[in-house]
Amino acid sequence: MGASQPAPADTTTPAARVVTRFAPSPTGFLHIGGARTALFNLLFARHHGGEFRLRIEDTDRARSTDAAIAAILDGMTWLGLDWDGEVVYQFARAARHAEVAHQLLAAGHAYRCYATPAELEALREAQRAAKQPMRYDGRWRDRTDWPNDQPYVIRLKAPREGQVTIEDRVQGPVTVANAELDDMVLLRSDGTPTYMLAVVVDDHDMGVTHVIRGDDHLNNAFRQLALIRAMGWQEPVYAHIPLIHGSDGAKLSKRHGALGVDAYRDEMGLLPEAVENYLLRLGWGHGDDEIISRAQATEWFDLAGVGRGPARFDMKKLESVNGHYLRSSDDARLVTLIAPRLAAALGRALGAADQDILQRSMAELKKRASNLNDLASGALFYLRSRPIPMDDAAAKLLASAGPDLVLAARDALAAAGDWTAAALEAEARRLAEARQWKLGQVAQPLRAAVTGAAQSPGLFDVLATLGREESLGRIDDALGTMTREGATA
RNA sequence: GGUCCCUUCGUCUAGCGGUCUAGGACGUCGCCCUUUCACGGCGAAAACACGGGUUCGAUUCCCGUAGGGAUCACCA
Repeated sequence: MGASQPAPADTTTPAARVVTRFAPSPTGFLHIGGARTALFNLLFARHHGGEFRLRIEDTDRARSTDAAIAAILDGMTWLGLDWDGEVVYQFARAARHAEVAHQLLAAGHAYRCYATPAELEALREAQRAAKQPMRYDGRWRDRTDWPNDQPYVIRLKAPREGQVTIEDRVQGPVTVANAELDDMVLLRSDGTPTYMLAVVVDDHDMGVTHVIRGDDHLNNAFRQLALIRAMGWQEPVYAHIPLIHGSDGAKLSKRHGALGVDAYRDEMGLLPEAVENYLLRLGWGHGDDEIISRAQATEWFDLAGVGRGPARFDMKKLESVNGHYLRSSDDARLVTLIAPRLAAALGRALGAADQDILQRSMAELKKRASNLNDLASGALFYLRSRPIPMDDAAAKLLASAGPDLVLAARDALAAAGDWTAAALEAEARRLAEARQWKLGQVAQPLRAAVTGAAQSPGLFDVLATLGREESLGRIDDALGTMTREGATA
């Protein structure tokens, strides 16, 4: 992975150009909440003609994996969350982070702390017992009697008096007393940077002007600001967006849909533009608009429209949005998308004839599905080889119709001059009228015989698409089964 | 527990002091279309958490209460 080393940006003048960033840690896949955060960052940057950067926060060596990095990049690509420039890998910048920590130390804005982990744990335990807030007490803040050969961490000497207010673009002004914040660790005893240090340094060096992230980071912003001010750097604009919750109102977990976006693609069969549209509307609104294209979103997106309360994830609505995009999607694209699913179900690769049938029936099929799985299973009957399997409802339909009716219907169809939907329907209607049947009485058993199910696209379209030979063959198969069973019964 | 944040139909949201008999979407229910299932069309039920203020007037502003959430590491 080629890590880039951006040059430190100008520290005094505010950047005229908007730069946003998405900074996931590669400890898992790109989940749905992260995807939304990335989308908001992208849209905001594009709206302002700025840059959208991607930074992988892989400083936690134990938990970061290459597989996770690949999954995140893959997910972002699938959703069209195209970032600008090189991906920045945080771990590769550790030396720069340490440099800043030592700069702070030299300037007196940070200090060495020799408190041991056990000592700190004891402190926390005492605070917990006394029901005091758990904070580092600053015991090494002003000491200079440093023991030799002892490991130490570098802590920020944060202001203890006064308060800090962040003018958050989503949450509004948020104020916290400095007494609430303790002196955070910047550099660990092994010399590696902490997340707090790394984020601030990287955001600065990358020229990030707007930090748009989940509001689980709102508290962190105050500590990061202290660091930024200690360095005398330009403060970014903050926008903390509410997290996405599960249908039960609790934080989104694996139970509810905090799956990788690859699951939405592969397992649920959703279209990327549908996921994007749904995510956009989750926590953001633009009047009564529901279906919003990327171009439109880029034009309309603003931070002011982001809601301040957490939104619940609703799979039903996502499916509905997906159904919309499915219906307006190009038929050839859909054929390509369901081909692997069909091949797996059929146990064979699809041929040109299969593709042709799918292409011709797609316009009708896609109206009956809200995801690619349903679209594929709805298309399967077209490609099955005789005799096709019959589901319970179809079998019941045929049984109650009886062989005489089916045979009469078969003969009526066979008599059609042209094997077209219109001609076939005319024959069926003529038969029904002659026998005083409703059209459904003829159509339903035929549907069962030809599709193996009680529901399908319009019967006469199906017959026309399947062709004369295949259609009559399937009806004969059903007839054969019926008479055989009738004989044994 | 400390700190911080949030609160309009079941859900996502519109609303930014009078336009609200609170609008749209998903879901639910009913009707229409119809050979089935869908799609599509029409319609219905469904919300301003509660209590105080401010104001001539609060869904909109302020304060409490309740409920929900986030965060308190040498993790990110």
